[in-house]
Amino acid sequence: MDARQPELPKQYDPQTLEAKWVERWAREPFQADPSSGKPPFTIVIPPPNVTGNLHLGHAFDNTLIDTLTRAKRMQGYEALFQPGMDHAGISTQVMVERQLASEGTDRHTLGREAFLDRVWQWKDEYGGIIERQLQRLGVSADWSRSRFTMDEGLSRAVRKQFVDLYHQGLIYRGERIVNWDPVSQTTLSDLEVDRESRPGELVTIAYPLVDGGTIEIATVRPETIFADQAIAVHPEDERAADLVGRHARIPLTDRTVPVIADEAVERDFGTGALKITPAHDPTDFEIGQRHNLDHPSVIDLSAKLTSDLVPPEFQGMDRFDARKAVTDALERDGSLVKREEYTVPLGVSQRTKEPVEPILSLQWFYDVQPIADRVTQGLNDGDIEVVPGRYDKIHRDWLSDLRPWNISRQLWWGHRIPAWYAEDGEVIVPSPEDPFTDPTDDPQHAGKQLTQDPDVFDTWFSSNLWPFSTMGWPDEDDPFYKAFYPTDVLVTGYDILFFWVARMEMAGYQFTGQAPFKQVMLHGLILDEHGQKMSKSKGNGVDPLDVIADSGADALRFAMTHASTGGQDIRWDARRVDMGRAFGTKLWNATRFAFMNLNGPEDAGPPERLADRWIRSRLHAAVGDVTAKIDALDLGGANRAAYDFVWNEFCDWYLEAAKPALNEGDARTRYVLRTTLEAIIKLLHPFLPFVTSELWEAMGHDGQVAQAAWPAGDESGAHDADAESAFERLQTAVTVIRAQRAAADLPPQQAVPVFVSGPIGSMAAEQAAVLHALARVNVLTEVPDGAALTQAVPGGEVVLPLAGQIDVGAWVAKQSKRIEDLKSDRDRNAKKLENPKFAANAPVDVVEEAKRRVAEADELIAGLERNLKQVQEGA
RNA sequence: GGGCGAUUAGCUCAGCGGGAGAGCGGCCGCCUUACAAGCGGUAGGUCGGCGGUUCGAAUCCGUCAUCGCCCA
Repeated sequence: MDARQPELPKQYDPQTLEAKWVERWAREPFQADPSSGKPPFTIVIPPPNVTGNLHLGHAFDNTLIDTLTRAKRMQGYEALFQPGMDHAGISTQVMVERQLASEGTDRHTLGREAFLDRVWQWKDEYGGIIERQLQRLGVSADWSRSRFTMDEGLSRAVRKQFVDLYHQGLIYRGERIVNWDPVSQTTLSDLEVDRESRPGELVTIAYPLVDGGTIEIATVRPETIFADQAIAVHPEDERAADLVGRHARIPLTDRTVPVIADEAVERDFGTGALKITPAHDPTDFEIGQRHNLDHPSVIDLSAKLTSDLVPPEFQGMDRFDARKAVTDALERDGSLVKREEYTVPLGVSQRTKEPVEPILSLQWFYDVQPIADRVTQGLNDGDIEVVPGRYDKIHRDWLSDLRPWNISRQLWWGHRIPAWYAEDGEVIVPSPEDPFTDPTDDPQHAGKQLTQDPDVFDTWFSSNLWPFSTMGWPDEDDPFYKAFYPTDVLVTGYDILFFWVARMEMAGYQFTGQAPFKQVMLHGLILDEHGQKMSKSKGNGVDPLDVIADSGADALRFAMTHASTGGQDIRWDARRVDMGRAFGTKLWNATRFAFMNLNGPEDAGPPERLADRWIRSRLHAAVGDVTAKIDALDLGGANRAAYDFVWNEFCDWYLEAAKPALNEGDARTRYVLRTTLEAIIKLLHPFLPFVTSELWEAMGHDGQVAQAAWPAGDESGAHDADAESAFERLQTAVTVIRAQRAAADLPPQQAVPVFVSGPIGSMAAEQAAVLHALARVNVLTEVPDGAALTQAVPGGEVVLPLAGQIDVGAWVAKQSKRIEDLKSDRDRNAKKLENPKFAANAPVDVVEEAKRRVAEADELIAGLERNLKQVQEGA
């Protein structure tokens, strides 16, 4: 750095300065070099939807990732923040279909190929807005490596995954009850269905028995009686023992069904007898399998009643209209025994909020349990650490009992399932040796009439490969795969632990033989100011881009990091943004002050002055603290530690205490000021990347602070116990003097004489200039003239000529309270020391500390009581 | 039904075995030549209730209460 005095605009203007760095980091992204020889540090972004807009959840997640990445980069790692997006099957398709609808057409009119062209067109035009928004947030991702789940390479990874698992028998096609979303017209996995309770009705229906009498069943879905195949009772239910084997007629129809016994029947529910509708309920389907029942369906894919089994008057009716109509008809018919209000458990599509219809359908399933067991094994071996640890058990529990994953979706946008069907029903999947050649191009299948499965995969069936598909896999020779996989930390919200984290772990072990990351850092959700989840439908979301426009990305990032603790949810509070902005201003102004004092030698030798020694020692502690907290993934703690040090110690005390030396032009102090400021700017860079970059550049450094070395232990000095304790005494004296000045209503400029007696007297004399700067006092070598006001402090007494200028009553009251507080503290410690068990059990330093505090309190109490007596006698 | 989390100053939250803290807000005083988005001073809390462990509990254990989340 040259010796010129750098300058800064007077005003901290985040908008202007951030715009400059946003542009620069987009133009020169932080590219990771697989051949640098440095130890790698990798984080992959949880890929946002290509349709997405930045919301606070993204902003929070990416801020944490970037903070970690920037710190590691500065600590000497080859840091890769791998960005990208996923194709968001349903949302994207819905969005484009909506666009088509507004043009008066639809995808079926367009045809599959033309529709997909439209989706790609849409993606090129509107997709990926979120990447620019992330750039505005200042994340140091390697934008040159951005990946998309529909990219060719990533699509090959998906295909290989399917082909391998199919040939291992872990993926198969089967007829099951699946979750059908009648709005988006596709099946959903169990995870994509939210369980809700809605008010409804439980109706009891009497089915006439063929040989006389009736059997009553209770149901919440009377509209499905037309698909009934049996009535089931529990085998041990005595009420129904004589009914089993008889036949009952379905009301409103002529059809009869048998009464059967099955253990799956809940005896306590309703009448203890259940109608069995195998095509419309998962449990009924299983019962049907056990009893060889047929499984006709009466509800179609649009959730309307359409079947010959349905009486004409109900045909074509929507399922909910039909529910009411059928109930009314049963009532007229006399079959309805009773109807009562009932809370109906309901599956609802997460995306469309439409009640899911269980339908019987031929789908592709992935039997994940064996692979989940491999993950559990890895967790037992300590391959992956989950932070915070309380999620570990939740994680394992989920992995221990998994149903097969329905991976097919009846959409066009996504990875098309690479399975073909011959006319005779033969299923043909490419061979594992050559997964990328279509069977239609394979001479082995020449002459067959092959049709490809029309469906695509669940989007998660591609994002589960993300940690390695983005690194080039299945090309295991890709330099990025070799250098940066497995990744280091996976940072994400706990809400997608099952959706994504667990599935990535399965895929990692299955295809790369190892865990895809070493640590999982789960963070909480950002809630609105009332503690409610933010959601589009509630309209209670805070737009991070609005916050950035108002206060800057640094302020937003600071607010979020500062507030983060473990996996705890964060209630949004705009005051934290103000705090971040104020901190940016503070740092800006402190730097501006330092800039007036920077022209000095490159190295002036070790610090000599007390304040200099003190701040070096405190910096050393702060660097250690912040570094340790980042290593422990406690970014909130690291942020708070850095904030406290910079504001409360560096700005509030050091800058003031250093002024006399700086005014004298002291080279060593200038050196301490400059190097301490540099360390602070580096320490804060991961938390406030923009303003620190600007300040670093303004200091005249060649490279960016993002590329500078993290403050090291020796660079920042070492612990200096003597300087710390001496400076603490000085601080106490200053605080006491300031309080007396305030009590005496002295204007800040007005200097007053002070005399400091006792052991700290010589320190005070030595630090006279510092005391003047901090407390506007002139240190005398003897008791000042005028009515003195004496107050004991640790290590001595301060004497100010203010007795005539203060409210004696208030002063006496305050000192008395101080004495009381000290006494109770003294007594508590003394009591501990009297207890032999304390001495026997407590650590030595705790015992020593208690002794010290008793001694100090004794001295102070005696001093303060003397001071008090003196004033009371004088008054 | 099972599990997890929260309950600390008026508000939003740190602290999680050895002296109750921060930001904002309140009150008093300051444009003191880095900073009024600031500075100095100051008030404000039986750390949800009860019981236990410990020399010592806001912190560990149990229990109850209230609020919230996840799973079935």
